[in-house]
Amino acid sequence: MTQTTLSPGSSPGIAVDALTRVAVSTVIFTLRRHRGADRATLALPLVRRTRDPHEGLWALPGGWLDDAEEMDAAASRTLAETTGLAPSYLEQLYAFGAVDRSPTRVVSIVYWALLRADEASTGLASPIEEPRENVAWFDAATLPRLAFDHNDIVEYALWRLRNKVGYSRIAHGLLADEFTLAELREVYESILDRRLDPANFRRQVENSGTLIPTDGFRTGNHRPARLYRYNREVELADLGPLADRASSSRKRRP
Amino acid sequence: MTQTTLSPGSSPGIAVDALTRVAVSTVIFTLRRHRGADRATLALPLVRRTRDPHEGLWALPGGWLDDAEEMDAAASRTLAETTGLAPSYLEQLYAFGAVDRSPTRVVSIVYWALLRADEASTGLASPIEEPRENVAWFDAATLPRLAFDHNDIVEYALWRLRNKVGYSRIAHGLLADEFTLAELREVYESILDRRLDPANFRRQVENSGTLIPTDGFRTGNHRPARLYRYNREVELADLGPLADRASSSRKRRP
DNA sequence: CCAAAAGTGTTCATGGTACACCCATGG
DNA sequence: CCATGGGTGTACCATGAACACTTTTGG
Repeated sequence: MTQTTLSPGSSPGIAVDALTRVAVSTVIFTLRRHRGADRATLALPLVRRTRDPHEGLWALPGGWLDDAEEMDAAASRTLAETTGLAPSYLEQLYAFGAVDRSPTRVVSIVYWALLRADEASTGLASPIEEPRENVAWFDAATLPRLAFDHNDIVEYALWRLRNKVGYSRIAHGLLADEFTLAELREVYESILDRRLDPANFRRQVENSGTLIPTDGFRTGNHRPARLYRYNREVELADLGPLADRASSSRKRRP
Repeated sequence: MTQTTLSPGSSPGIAVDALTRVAVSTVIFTLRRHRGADRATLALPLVRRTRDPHEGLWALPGGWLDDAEEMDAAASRTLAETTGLAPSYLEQLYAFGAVDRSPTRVVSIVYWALLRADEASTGLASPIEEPRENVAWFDAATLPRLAFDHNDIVEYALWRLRNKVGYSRIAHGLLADEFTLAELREVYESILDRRLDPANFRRQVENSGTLIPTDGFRTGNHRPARLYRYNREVELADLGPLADRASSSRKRRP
């Protein structure tokens, strides 16, 4: 056995048995406030399957990877086609490829994404196009049984989100351009599912150097709260050596 | 455009344009001590390409994903076929799929692995089989130009390794069953590329609860050092909800 | 004026870092 | 006995948690 050369390259001639069905799916979170409730929750859009494997069950938005299509572009495209949404943050989550996760073998490159509060309404129930059939928002914490291994996938995406919110600034991916510290804190509290001390939270985030105070204030029921912007000179998330590729795809926005 | 159903499932009939060449590659690190040098370095095995795309260049060990083969099994298999090595730790790194990374489009599921010092000699230059042509060890810090985007991939694997060594116990994946604290510290110093205070390192790692002191001592030039074993009840790495799958595949060992 | 959220100050525990010091062995 | 690495003790500093307190608005 000395075929030491079948490496990652493509050698025309090996062909058939190396061909695999490759799909791209996206777990896309946004934040939903509930009047009355003391905590906002994470929600994600799902698509109801209308075909054979797991027909009728809800599944992550996604589709097949086109031949000459970048993978993150495929994630954006299939997400737009199925839900009309365009995320503010998109990152590869994991490649799921267990042979028994679908009747015939499918490798799914799964992305996870964040949708800013002001973007969440677009598409899905936009005033222009009528709300889509077979698409609906679900609370991330209380999902029904999903198609394929999609419950596991969402679980993993939630775990990744909770982890990453600790050491990077992705929380901003869920907020509009300007926000109060209370709103930012609400994001953290939702993701981590626990209360944070307002005083300590303020200092920590102020000292991180990622916030720029504006002149504006959010006026409401009580003392007005200063509005902040996100300092774009600091990277949103630490992607390591992959940052170039990822951020270039992130800059593309509708 | 209402094909909202082409999700991750496999719908026999869509077929051809969803088929993609899928390869599996592995970045596998081990530690090399150099007599004279004050620091050990990370090394990885590469395979020289003997075929068309990038013929003559060195590349990561890997191969095509078989139809009914789990992805991590494919990583183990192709690694064994090309280098004869069997890692003590294996984890998915990233899926690389840029359309221009190879003459024809290839999606590479890349794994990264750690080889214990006592395993590194096996296979590659084992006394049983003669040392393999077209396989060689390289210092991870000073690689030549590799085939495809493999330089980027190694860079990313190094970044992940450096990160992960901070919050998990993967460093043990580079050591034999029993080791001294100095040896463990050497691993950390090599990965992080900086000196660590022996006294503080001892306390930190002792308080982490991951080490079990044995009765043995490593006798050498100076005061004998106690040997420790790794506490297998603590997970080697925090993989989140994927831990089950990953650890079950990790338990398979030659 | 009062409730409630914005924002400030202070204290305490914890964990990392720096470094002085003693212990045990081979040569 | 001495150089060298194994191993212990301790002081210091940064960070985060807990919480008392002041400020500013709407009603």
